[in-house]
Amino acid sequence: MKERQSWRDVRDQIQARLLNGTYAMGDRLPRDEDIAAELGCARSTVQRAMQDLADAGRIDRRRKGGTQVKHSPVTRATFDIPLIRAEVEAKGARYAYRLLSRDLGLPPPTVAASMELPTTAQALHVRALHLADTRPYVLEDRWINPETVPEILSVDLAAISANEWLVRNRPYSRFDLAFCALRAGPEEADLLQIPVGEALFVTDRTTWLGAASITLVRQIAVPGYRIATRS
Amino acid sequence: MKERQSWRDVRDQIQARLLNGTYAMGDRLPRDEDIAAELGCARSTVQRAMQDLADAGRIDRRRKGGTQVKHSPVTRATFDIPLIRAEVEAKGARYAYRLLSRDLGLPPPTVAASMELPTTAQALHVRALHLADTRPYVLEDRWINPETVPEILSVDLAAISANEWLVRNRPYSRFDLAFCALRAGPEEADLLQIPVGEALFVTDRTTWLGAASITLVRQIAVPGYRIATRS
DNA sequence: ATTATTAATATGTCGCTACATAATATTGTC
DNA sequence: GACAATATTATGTAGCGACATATTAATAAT
Repeated sequence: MKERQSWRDVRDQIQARLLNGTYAMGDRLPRDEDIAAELGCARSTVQRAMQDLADAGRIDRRRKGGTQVKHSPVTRATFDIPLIRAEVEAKGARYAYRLLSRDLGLPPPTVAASMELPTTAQALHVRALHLADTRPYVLEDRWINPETVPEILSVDLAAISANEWLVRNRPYSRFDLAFCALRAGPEEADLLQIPVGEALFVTDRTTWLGAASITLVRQIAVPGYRIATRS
Repeated sequence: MKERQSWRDVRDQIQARLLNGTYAMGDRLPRDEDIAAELGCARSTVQRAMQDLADAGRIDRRRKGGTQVKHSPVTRATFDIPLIRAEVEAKGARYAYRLLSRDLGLPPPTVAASMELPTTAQALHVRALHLADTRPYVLEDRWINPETVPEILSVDLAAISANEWLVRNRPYSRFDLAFCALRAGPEEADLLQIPVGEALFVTDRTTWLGAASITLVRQIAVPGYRIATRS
């Protein structure tokens, strides 16, 4: 028998009880101190285990309120989304980047709203293509807030993708991300060299530095693109 | 001036240094003990802060090896994917479920492989439609491993969706999840009541209980479906 | 019976000690 | 110089005490 219970041992035992119905949805769990006594470990060990389960979305924790099994279960999935260049190179393909257009102008109202820009504020509009072994891979449509990154105005975006420059020079503190599907119209079809009407996987991402938006980008991947949870 | 630094204070200071380039990609950070001395707190406080940054994918931690800023930055995004019923009801719509078909049979080789089933093993094949305000919302195609959940064979899947039954009666210990886009063929178009050729958002999920697969499901959402990170 | 106030409580956190362990550096041997 | 063995080290962890705090329960006042 083990000398001491590790926090992972404790977590696994709690999880087993969640799985076998000992603790059912909505149930209140025993106090940390009681679980510690039962399992023969310290309260801090139980707390570390519970932190992990809470981070995984299985339980809710409240001071004085105690621990409760979540009522409405969700699947909490984590994705690691790499730089497109890293993704392409990880496939064993050669990465290339092509700037399609770059101009300073008023973003559409929906973009301005998402980036929390004043309606009169200009942003840098950059459209580009990422290629894998000379074939189009991801088409990107991006708006960059020059208030947050004024230096971007003097970057040669023909030589380096905006994303790579931003990651290197102006990392974000938080981001919003969404996925959806898009039917390829004539423009997407032309740029990605695919038939009109194909189903395309879309990633919309807005990054922030504190309360200020940095960039809003829509990335449209070629047909067949697939993103999976990290394992 | 604050009496004591909290672990969140410490984390925010480290993150600020990650953002402003004090600690650049690939850099090795000072030892936890040195950071603790500098910031006037305990080593365990620094460790708690670092745990958070590591969980967020910003740094790599190794015993003796020290702490390093990740070389290849990724966007680590977490999604909470609710039960379809909860999602529909959260939209203020009325949820309904319709069983389309149910039979026990040999799954296709790709499904058997993904579920790590022997090639001769049968699985329960269930196809169903989830509706929002009587309109099709999500079409699902599911295989269930009767070895892992023999009880499923006696469940009336016309009355309750397989997913809801499984979540209630046989929760999983881990899962694999992937997203992609699909062009609507005649079957999807017919069942979802949309034109052929629409772009559809697809969620593929396999759940596991230990080493045994529970279910593999493909969920195809109506055009316009969008999933976003939790905020 | 209702509302306000106060008390109690279960989790959250900080710091500390001691020990564990994975990884790296140094030393010894051939 | 290469390899093995050993030492060192920076992070990881268990436990403990003390205190903080958000929440719930009990009590007091009306």
